[in-house]
Amino acid sequence: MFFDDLLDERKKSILKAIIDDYIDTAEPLGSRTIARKHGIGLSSATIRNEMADLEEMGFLCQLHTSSGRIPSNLGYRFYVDRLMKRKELVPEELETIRSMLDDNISELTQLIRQVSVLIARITRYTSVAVTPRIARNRIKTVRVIPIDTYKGLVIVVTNTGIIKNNVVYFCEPADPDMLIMISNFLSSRLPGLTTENIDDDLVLGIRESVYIPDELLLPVMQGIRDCINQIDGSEIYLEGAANILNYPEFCDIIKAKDLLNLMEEKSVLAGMLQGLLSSKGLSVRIGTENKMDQIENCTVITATYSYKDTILGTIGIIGPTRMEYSRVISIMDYIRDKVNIEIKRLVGSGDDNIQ
Amino acid sequence: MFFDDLLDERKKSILKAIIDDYIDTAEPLGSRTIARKHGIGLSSATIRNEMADLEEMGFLCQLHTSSGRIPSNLGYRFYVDRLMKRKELVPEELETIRSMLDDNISELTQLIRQVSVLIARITRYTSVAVTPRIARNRIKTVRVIPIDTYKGLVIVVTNTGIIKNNVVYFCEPADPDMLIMISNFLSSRLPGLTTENIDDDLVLGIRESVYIPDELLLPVMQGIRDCINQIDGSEIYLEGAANILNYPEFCDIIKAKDLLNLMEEKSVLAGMLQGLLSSKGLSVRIGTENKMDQIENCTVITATYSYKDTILGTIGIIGPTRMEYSRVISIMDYIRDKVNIEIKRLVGSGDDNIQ
DNA sequence: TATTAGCACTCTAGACCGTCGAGTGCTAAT
DNA sequence: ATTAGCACTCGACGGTCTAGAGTGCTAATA
Repeated sequence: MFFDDLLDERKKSILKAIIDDYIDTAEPLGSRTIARKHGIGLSSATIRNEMADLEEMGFLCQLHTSSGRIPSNLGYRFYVDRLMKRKELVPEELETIRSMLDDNISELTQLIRQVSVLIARITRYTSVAVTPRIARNRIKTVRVIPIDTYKGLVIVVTNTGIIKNNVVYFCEPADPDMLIMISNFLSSRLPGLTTENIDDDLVLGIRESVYIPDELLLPVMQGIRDCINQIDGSEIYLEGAANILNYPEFCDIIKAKDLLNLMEEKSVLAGMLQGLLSSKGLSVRIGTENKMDQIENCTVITATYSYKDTILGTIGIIGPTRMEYSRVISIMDYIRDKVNIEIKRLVGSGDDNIQ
Repeated sequence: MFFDDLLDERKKSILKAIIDDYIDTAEPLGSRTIARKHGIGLSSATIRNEMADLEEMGFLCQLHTSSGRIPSNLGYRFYVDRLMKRKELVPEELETIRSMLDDNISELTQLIRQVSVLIARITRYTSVAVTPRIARNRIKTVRVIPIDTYKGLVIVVTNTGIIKNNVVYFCEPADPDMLIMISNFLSSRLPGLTTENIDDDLVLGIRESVYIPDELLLPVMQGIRDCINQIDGSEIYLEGAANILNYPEFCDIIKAKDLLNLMEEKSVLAGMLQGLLSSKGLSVRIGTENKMDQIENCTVITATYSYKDTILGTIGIIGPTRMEYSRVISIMDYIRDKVNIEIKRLVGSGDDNIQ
């Protein structure tokens, strides 16, 4: 990479010292401070010259003449790609992760929600998690259960382990035996279908092959469709939104409000997580690398979780660009692995593949 | 009430003018401004004297000598109890309520979540909703559904219309027919029981009356118990937390953070809503009437929703003590009625009573 | 030739005024 | 009982000044 040629070792170590320190203190760094605090055997004047170079190359910037330097977005980018060393997780962090994931979690959405809480707590930034909007789910089980004369409960289980239910209303009294008949019929007919297959043609096909009164069949099929819409329409979990107020970059109430408002718009959040959905690795988007204006001073780190090469969703955090990259990236990586293992436990009991 | 004797008409109208204006502007009111803006035919000097009286009686206070007056908590209390006129809902508000509640909502928790969003949007404060922690729920339907060899799905429906499900794991392969047998047995045995009845004695009783292998029965009963815990353990919905930042009383980032942190502690919120659970009327707790320090500058207004005299839960809003009482109280009252009607539609199809 | 000491310069944050205006309480006149 | 008038208080606002941290440049140094 041309980056490597661009900066010699001395520049790199100065840049790293500045960014490390700035991430810690949120204060612009001056040459004298660097010479004093970080054991680089150089005078402040020399460092000053190097800093001028680094600024000219775009890695640093100044808030005003005669202020110290702070990292630019490009600086952070270089830091994340080249300079930063991953920080080992400390025992407390490992213990928190263990205790929060070893609960008896029995369902995918429950797991993701729990992970969202976990990430917010452990990183001290804001976490976002999204279950994916994919039409890859296949129906595994469908049941219809009588509740009372005019009501029934439709349940759909997918191969990805998502369970949804829906109450359906009948305009005529429903014969329980007939409902059980419907349930048995559907549970032999629908499994294996993708969610897209549940359409009007299917209803017509069913009508031809077996007699079910429309007053029952139509509400039930609508109920199934509603379940599926809930499954395909992804859900979003947000945790630790108030955490951003702990960082001085959001001490301005206007900025804080903008960001919090954004966070309450779940649809916008969803779009934000769509990013690169590579199945391996983390996506780190720094400042303006995020397309949205409202988060141009934020970094968004996302990881995908998946089962058998199918991406099931995304977990991520939002924080200031001045983020503890080395700590957070390690944590996200570690938790992503854990989540994938949990998913394997939840979804797969070695029976069917997910494609 | 002694209150009525305490303040003559003139004092009342001055107090009302001050509070109305302060709710609107958030600025302390001076005697001259009152004389000018509100058509009381008195000079500023007279009003000044009255204001001094009102302050001495505790209805007003001053931030410092020679500042205008602002209402005290007692002032707000008197305003809410005696002075305020309810504000009619405007057409836009009615339309918002109609459109957000006429969606095809099929389940109680879904309704409450939707109401929470609605209230936050329409009042522009923060809304909280809680489903109740009551052991009054009775089991209406129980089903066990095979998912695959080692997994089943337990479903519990209560007479209050709550539906929960839980995946259970078997350590031995489960015979689907046996599961159906269990399902049929439990669905004849459990309905009508309260959630407290599901205990070890019950399991022993079942064991005696029918043969079910422990490898199946125990996980299933545990699954039912987990469902019940989810039902009894109330869920909390919070919406519009960022709204508080729109009010100048929270322009101080520290105060805002305190409040937002509080709001993220769902258990604390739950306690906050427990207040008076009278089945009629609203509870309005102003400032220090709330027992918690963190919200001593907030007012919490709560309403309960219920079905056939059984309180099912609480909806509420949190905002500054300088709240638009007349508007918000009308809205809360109106929405509470609407919710109760919706609940009747959801829960009751005229089959069983809830006690 | 690369590094460093020294110096003049820049800019911000904070302390310290003085002024203005809104508001009060009191007194005397109506 | 009400009001006009007056002296007083206090915060908000704007200007000035200073201290301190940091810079860039130049000349001296290893």
